Amino acid sequence: MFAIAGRRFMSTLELFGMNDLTLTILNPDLPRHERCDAQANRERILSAAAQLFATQGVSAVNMADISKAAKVGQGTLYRRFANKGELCLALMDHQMATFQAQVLAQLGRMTRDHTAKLVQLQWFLDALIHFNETHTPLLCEASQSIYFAPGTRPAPYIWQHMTVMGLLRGAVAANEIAPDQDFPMLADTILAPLQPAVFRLLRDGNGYTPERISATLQGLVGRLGD
Amino acid sequence: MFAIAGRRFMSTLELFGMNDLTLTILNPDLPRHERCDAQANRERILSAAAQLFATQGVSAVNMADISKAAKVGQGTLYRRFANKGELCLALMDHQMATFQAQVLAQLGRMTRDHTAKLVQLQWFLDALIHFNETHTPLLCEASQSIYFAPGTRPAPYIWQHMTVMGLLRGAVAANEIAPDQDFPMLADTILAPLQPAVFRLLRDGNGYTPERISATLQGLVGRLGD
DNA sequence: ATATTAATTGGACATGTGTCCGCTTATTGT
DNA sequence: ACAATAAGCGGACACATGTCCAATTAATAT
Repeated sequence: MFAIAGRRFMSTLELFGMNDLTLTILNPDLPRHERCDAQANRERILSAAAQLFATQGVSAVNMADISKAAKVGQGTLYRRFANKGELCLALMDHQMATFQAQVLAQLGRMTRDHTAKLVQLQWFLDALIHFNETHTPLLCEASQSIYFAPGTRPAPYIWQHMTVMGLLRGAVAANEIAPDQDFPMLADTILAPLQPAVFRLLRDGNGYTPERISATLQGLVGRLGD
Repeated sequence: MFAIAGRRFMSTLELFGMNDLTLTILNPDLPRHERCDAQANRERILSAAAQLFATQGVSAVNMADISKAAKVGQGTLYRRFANKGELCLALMDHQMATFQAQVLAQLGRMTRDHTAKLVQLQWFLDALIHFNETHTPLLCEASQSIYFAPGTRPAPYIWQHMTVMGLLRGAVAANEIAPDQDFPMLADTILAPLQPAVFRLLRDGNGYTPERISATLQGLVGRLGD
């Protein structure tokens, strides 16, 4: 378990014996006491946003609407969530944690069953595709509006990348794939079609089904093992 | 040669004997007479924008600045270019046409020299990466602000996709790769890391060099041929 | 309890995007 | 040359995002 920018992440690295890696990324002073009115406001904001998003769609709702519905000033809203994207990420926080827990559990199970690492990777990608499918609007909003300084990456993406990297390294260790490859870059390449905006383009622009996307990606991964 | 939304594209399909395909996509009434004052304004807008972008960077310039520099009203500016993205695409129009011509010529040469289709594809991807590298700011702005209705895709992307598809089908015809694959989806997957926003993430977020991106992508393509 | 302090609040404000519409001007037909 | 007319023009306006800061209020120390 580690934290990036205030969000919790399960570490899949435990599975790969890399637990020693220092993962102290940002935000060392997280649990600084939050004033209770502030906390109440945060919760009102989140539930108001969830409500509005559900009834009118993410893109049709603006920050002013949310602040009005939550009965706080705009300044208060922006103090908590620098933009709509951060708000969306916060709304998904719980579901992301759940998803990560499930992934961790399933990969653990597969490892105990001696399932090949590449197969685990294929399963992970499929799971990720379905997660994307469910949360496309929120994910797109988040990836659009959050600014990333050079050298920085979106918090959820770091976890995905680490997981893919871990599975690839596991595959090397199990002699499933050749070791002389650029694994960080390879992981990013594999994940590229699952970037929210690209995924939406594939789905809505091209009309591909999640199954079709999954099949092609799994085919590519399968080819990694000669 | 065909046109999408007013921009010209060289057809690489000629190389693959698919010239019969009907490519009448949109805009049948393109060369509708443009009033000469309108044309003069369009040119002033484009050169003013190019000037401002060059000196201050794409993201630092806004539409009001451009309209002021071009000495036209904002209404006029928006009449020609619905948003900054379209303006950026228009600015790249010439260079894209040049790039496409070069690609077409080189692929033709390689085909005459009996270069393997997969090698041609690798060359194409490398060329595309360098084109992206050169035009990242304009491409990102364009891909961000242009709205795409479901079933629609960005104009430059269609050409890229067609080219990759053509080369893949060529590779099938030459027995370089297996025929039982989902080629449209595969082409999109290969191109995913080159989507402007993803490419920028790879470059700036992760610090990968264009060469590194190219190498990994070429490695993947190489694996397509067993 | 009360004073002190520091976080929090909320609306006014600054900026950017994109639309609207009355006025102007180039083009076309006579 | 001269209407007639359709296209083009441009600034005011509507709306969204995000910032700022004076006033308020919760937490802490006395």
